[in-house]
Parts: sequence; structure tokens; C-alpha cells
Amino acid sequence: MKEVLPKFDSTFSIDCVVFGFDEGELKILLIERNEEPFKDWWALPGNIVGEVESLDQSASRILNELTGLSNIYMEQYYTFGDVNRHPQGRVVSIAYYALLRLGGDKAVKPISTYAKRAHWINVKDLPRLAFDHQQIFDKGLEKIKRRIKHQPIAFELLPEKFTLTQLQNVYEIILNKKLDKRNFRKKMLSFGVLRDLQEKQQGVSFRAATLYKFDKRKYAKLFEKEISF
Amino acid sequence: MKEVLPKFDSTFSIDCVVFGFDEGELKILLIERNEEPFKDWWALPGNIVGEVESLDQSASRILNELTGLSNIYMEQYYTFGDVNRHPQGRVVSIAYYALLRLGGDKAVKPISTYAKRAHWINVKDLPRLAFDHQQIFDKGLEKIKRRIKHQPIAFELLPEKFTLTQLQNVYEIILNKKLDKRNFRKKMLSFGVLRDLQEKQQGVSFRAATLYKFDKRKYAKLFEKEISF
DNA sequence: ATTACTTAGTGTAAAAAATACACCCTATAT
DNA sequence: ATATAGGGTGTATTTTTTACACTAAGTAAT
Repeated sequence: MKEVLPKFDSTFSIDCVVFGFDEGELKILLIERNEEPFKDWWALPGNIVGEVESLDQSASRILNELTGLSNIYMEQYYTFGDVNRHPQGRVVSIAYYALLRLGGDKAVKPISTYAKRAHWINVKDLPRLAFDHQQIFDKGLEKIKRRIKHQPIAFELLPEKFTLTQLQNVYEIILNKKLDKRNFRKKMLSFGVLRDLQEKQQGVSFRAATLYKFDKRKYAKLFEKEISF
Repeated sequence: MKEVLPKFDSTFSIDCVVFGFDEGELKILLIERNEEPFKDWWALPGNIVGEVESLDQSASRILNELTGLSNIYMEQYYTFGDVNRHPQGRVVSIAYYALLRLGGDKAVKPISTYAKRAHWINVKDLPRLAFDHQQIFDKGLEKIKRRIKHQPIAFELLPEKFTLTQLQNVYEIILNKKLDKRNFRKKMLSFGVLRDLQEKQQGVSFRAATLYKFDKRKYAKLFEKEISF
């Protein structure tokens, strides 16, 4: 390889925008850096891609190291490669977004070795970010806004069992606008991808709502019937 | 940088799916490789990213070397990084698609140094491709199919001045289905992004059609009014 | 000049989808 | 029993999408 491929001092990394939804708020996971450059700054979780890792594997590993979870929904969405985006050399970064369930079933306790601490931070209240991470975040948010309209990704942010109101909240917060309750329900149910669990919410101090589940099999049958929420 | 960033023998490249539309056919530009590996195979045009080039710059350069054109419409769409995608080492490839006008105004004569020859080949008749280029192509085609429904990219494949029938052809071929002529025209004109040039097609042996032009300024005014073709 | 040929260009009715809108229901807490 | 808080429902109107077929205009051949 050495003679064949022209090369210079460079490497590539993965950066992840990890979205979580909790108590009606959309949050992302940020770490406080423990190393130069940008020591003590907040940054997106990320790491150098390993020698024998595919990009997807690398992204999964990073998420797993950070949260202890596997099988998180992730999508690669853009690659950032400006010459000077990293002050110490040429680092091309492949960005992923991830969606995961906070609270509800599984609370996630972020752990981390290469960072002082990791925190869930409301996307409406982000601090200044290291490197070009603001740009990476912006594009990630834009992507999920677009995708949530056509693909069933909202479910990834909710517990297995959820109420229609919770689902509507996810849409309202990501799309950043109010939706009409009756129209939302009518449309959502009409897709036929929700299974009514014949079961009610527990432990609420008011009328309990019906729980639903996203039915992957029914969704698969729709195939490319171009859903549009 | 050497001490700070863990690294191994790797590099990154750009690969381009260059779409062109000519005589009712959707084609892409392929090169016949002159070097190992995959000598004599057909491949997507691509190259190693330069040391002081951003990814976008690199993609533009590659396109320019190949076609002599600048200001081609391009979008980065996905990054391919499987460990063994390149037989000679770890090469992560950032994929772009490009759209350009064939025939009509400006005919393009592909030139190339690092390849025996370059040819426009109908997407319905692709040969076996080197590396993972079939996969890269498939994803690129999928992306433009999706994008053409919401963004005004079809115009990039046509000459400055075009007829509504030509425009409809682009849609039909990319979406791979027949559209109704009256409905297509009604909808397309209703967006208000076409300027009627009060001018007719020349040199046809039948009734000449009206020529239109895509009006970028009008389009910009729509802002995020979510066009849907 | 007539005719044949080829593509350009046009309207309407029916169906489907999207929107706007307000009240009663039910479980719990006091 | 009463107050509270969110759960759940239907209809009429508007907008968008779909399906569908003929005349108009220019060229070419005779």
C-alpha cells in the first residue's frame, strides 16, 4: 500500500450527536473534554476510528463506551473535512446521530474515560462547543427534523410502550411547532403501524392513557408507501 | 500531532457519481482504470483527497480534471468505510453525486490522465464496477430519487432553457415512472419558480414548445415552503 | 394547397387528504 | 362530592391530488 496510495499525515474520527427525549425535552449527550485541544470545553462524544473497525462499528463502540448500551439506533449523516477543523492536524470526521430512550424503561447513566463528565443537555440550551461541533450538531438536528417526517424514527426516543400524547410531544419538540391533537391521532393511527396494547398507563394522577407499541412488521409491509407524518 | 492522535496506515478519497441527462437517458460517467488494483475495470471517478483541500474542493477538482468544467452542482451524500473495501489498505471514501448538462448548450468531452478512457454510460446498462462502487452508485441514485421530489435539482441536468416536456422526462426517468402531462405542468407551474421565456424551441420538425428557465430568485423566496414535486 | 404526422397545450369533475375546531370522559386527589 | 388534569372523540370545509381526451400548431411530403 505504501507505494501505491499517496498519503500524508491524517486520520479520521467519528462524532456522534446523541439525542434523548425526557420529560418533554430534547437533549443531547455532551462530554466535557479532559485533554487538549479544547480542554475543559464541551464537545460531542467522538473518537478515532480503529484500524479494524468499520465506521458503523466504530460509532456503535463509542456509544457503547459512553452509555453502556448496544443496539442503539444510529445513522451516518455527513462527513466534515475542512482542512483546519482540528488544530492538531488533518482529521476528517464522520458524523452520526443516535436516538435513544431516556427515562421510562431504561435510564442511561453516561460513563466516560476520556472525558471529565458527560451530561444530557437540552438542545435549546447548548454551551459553546469545541472544534466545529456546533456545525455538526446543527446539521444533525436538521437531518432528524427532515427524517422524522417520513420515517418512523420518533419511536426510538420513546419507551417500548408509549401514549399517543408522548408521541405527539416528540413530534412537536423536534419539529418545533404545535400539532392538532385530533388530526395527529387520526393520521398516526391511519398508518397502521401502532399496536394498541389494550393496556393503560400506570401511576399517573389523572385519567390513564392507552399504551401503544410501534409494530415493525406492519411497518415493513408498507414498504415504500412513502409515509408522511 | 504525532503524539496526540493515534493513527495507522490509512487515507481518504472522494468518489463521484456524475449524472448526466441526454436524449432521454440518464447516464453516469465511468472511467476505465489504468492501474492496479482493478486494472481495466470500470469505476467511478475518484481520487485521494489532497493535503490542503477540503472535501468539497477535492470533489470539485476531480470533476474539473475529468470534464474541464467548474461550478458543477455537487452534494456529498455518504461515506463508505468498510475495512476491506480497498484491497491495498484502509481507504475511507466520501461519496458525492454531481449533476450536469449533457448535449444542449455544452457538450462535455471527458478527458482523463489516470484512466484509459471515460465514458457516459446509461444507468440501466452499467458494467461490473471496481471496489464497492456498485454500492456507492446505488446509494447515490437512491439519494437523487429522494431529493428530486423536494428540491429543484432536475434543472441541473437540463440546459438553461428547456421545455416542460424535457423537464417531465427528467422526472420520469429518475423516478422511473410515467407522470400525467397535465398534472405535471399544473403543479410545476404552480410553484412559480419557472420563468416563461416567451421564446420557442428551434430546429424541431414539429410544433415548437415554449422555453422556460429556472428562476433562482423566485425559488429563494419560497424559503422553506417545502416544495414537493 | 392539401394531407399526414408529430408534439404542444389545455380544463374539469371526482376523490382523497389536510385543516380547523370544542366538548365530554375518566381517574385521582382532597 | 367536588375539583383537577389530561384522555379521547367527529364533522364540515378547504385544499390537493388524481384521472382523463381532445384541439392547436408547426413541419414535411405529395
